[in-house]
Amino acid sequence: MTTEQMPGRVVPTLEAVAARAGVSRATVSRVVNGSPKVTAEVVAAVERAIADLNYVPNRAARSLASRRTQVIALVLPESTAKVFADPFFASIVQGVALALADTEYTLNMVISSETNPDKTRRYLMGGNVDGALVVSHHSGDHSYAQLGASLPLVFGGRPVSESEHSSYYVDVDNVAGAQVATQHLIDRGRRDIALITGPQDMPAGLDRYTGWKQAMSQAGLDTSLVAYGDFSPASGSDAMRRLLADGRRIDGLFAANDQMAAGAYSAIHEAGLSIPGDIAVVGYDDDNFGLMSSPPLTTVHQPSIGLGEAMARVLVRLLAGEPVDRVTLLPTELVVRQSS
Amino acid sequence: MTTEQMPGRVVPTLEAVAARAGVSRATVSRVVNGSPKVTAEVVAAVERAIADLNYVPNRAARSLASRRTQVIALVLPESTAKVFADPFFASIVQGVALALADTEYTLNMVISSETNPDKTRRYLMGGNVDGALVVSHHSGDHSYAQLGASLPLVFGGRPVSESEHSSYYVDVDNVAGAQVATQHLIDRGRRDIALITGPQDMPAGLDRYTGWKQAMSQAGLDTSLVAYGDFSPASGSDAMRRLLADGRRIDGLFAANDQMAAGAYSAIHEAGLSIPGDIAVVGYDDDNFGLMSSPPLTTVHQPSIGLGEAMARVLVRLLAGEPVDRVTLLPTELVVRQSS
DNA sequence: ATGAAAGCGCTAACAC
DNA sequence: GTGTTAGCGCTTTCAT
Repeated sequence: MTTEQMPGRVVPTLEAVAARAGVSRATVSRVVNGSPKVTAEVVAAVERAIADLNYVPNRAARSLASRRTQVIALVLPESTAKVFADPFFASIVQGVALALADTEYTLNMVISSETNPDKTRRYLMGGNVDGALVVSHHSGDHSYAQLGASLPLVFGGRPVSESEHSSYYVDVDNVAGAQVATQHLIDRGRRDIALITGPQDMPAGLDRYTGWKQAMSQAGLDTSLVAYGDFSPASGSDAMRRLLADGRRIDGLFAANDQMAAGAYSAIHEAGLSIPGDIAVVGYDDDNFGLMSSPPLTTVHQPSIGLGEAMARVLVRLLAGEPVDRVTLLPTELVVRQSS
Repeated sequence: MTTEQMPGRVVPTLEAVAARAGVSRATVSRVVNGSPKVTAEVVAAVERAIADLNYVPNRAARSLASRRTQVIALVLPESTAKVFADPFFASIVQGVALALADTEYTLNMVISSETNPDKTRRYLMGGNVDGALVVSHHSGDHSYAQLGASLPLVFGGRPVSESEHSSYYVDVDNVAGAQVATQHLIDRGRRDIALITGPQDMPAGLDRYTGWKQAMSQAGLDTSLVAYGDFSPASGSDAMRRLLADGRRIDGLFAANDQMAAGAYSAIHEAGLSIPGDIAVVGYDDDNFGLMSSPPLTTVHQPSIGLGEAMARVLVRLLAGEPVDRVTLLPTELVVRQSS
């Protein structure tokens, strides 16, 4: 069956409200927008009329006249969408949505296709949104940085290129998180602590490497036990196997994310070693992988919902013309379980 | 520091394009909207002008004039947002976003606060969106059903109340999925197959119960080994403990989702029983819980991204006035691993 | 403090 | 096939 289109306007216009309240449209507009210079009585009358008529302002008209859209875009690269399975991204989206729910802004999710990135760029620049949040895993995705000149932009995750240091971004303090994780292993008496890190073109990979190295150096420990993965479980087992194959002594492992830690688990067990008996393991992300593994994984918890919220809030403040720090770093928290 | 507001319009108007192409605004509009009755040459000229000027249509103006918003809302109840951790929801969002990326529609994520549901209702009815997708876990959330009369609506998940049978919905075929899962256990030679199901005010809980019962009945098996959970891991262990405490023989278990199956694992192991040796287990959802558990969980895979895509497509077709089935059921697939 | 009036950029009859 | 002409519903000077 087919659907008939909706009948004319279901909702009354501002004009109807004005008529009912016995004032001009301009006044109704003022009341709706909370202008201070309207008599209390008039405000009351207008508000009653609004309630009686069940009036809802038309966004399109408002936007056209005011040249503001009240729309904030959340841009996710398609590749990110594919790894949407990563609960981290899901939480960011959730955080953004939650933070925006309390504002006048509407959340517009945009999946920017890799095949046609210009489409997204043009959409963003076409005056269709007041600002955008860009979340990405890979450095390349900061190709949007240029847009920052003409459209308020807030990035999730530190830009890789320092030339982008002029942009606003919110990030979890990866260096500190990795530092604390590694220090925890050191405090537990481990000395030969290996690192499985992520791609070095990704800030998360880089920064966690840095944190590990800082902690190790400060403790006067060797920083050469390093293997690289791509944040996937499979790459974690591979990396661990390579580490073990080297034949060097290892009694601790810091994996730059839980998925790789989970992968490392298999390799460690394969080798007939125990966790944490032979090798104490700490991961990063606090996702399900770590929760469900046995032994449960000690890991670094990231405020992922908080990250989304913070991004949204920074942008909203930016749009309001309020002063905002270009960099917002969110603290992490070590969650100690049985693997260390 | 504060941010200066953007300078005037960065993007040219349709009028500028018209001038440059030497035609009227109406013609440019026709070209932009793909009207068939424009000479090929004129189309070419206009398109060149558009490209030269880097013109992007203004959504607000277009929407105001056409009385269409080109916006589709994706409504998530706040409680759902909290269980956003559930990868299933994340995937639905992803599917919707992907499906909509190919259309002219824009995705507007709305988190409807439970404390003020009218805000969402008013927003939806205020002519701000062309249609809405409503995804919910709980039956009560179909409180939006009434809106279906005035706004094209597509639900994710079967409505609980049959009085809502007039609405459009897309769902995974839970009954069939549970049936197949249970039949699999039967085929493996299990006879005393318990069920841990979800709340019976949720279609997923209800339908999976139904599927299990159907399979059991058809095989002439007893259908009284039932415990209820709330889809959380904790409720799964509790339910399993209750089941085992009953003292009745159990050699198979169908859990209505993987999280509860994971919970059941602990209870089974606690009791000193083995999986699948003593009890073969099948879950439902195919999420990380099942993947990472040991032994890896046999489960029912749901096309969650597909569900989101299907919802979006149904709505788009609805909006286009094309005929659409009120009910769209998506097939599931049994993923056999080592737990059965 | 309030009203009148001029658009915002586009679409949709209606003419030609 | 193309141009003309009204608006869409709201905000925003500018008067008063």
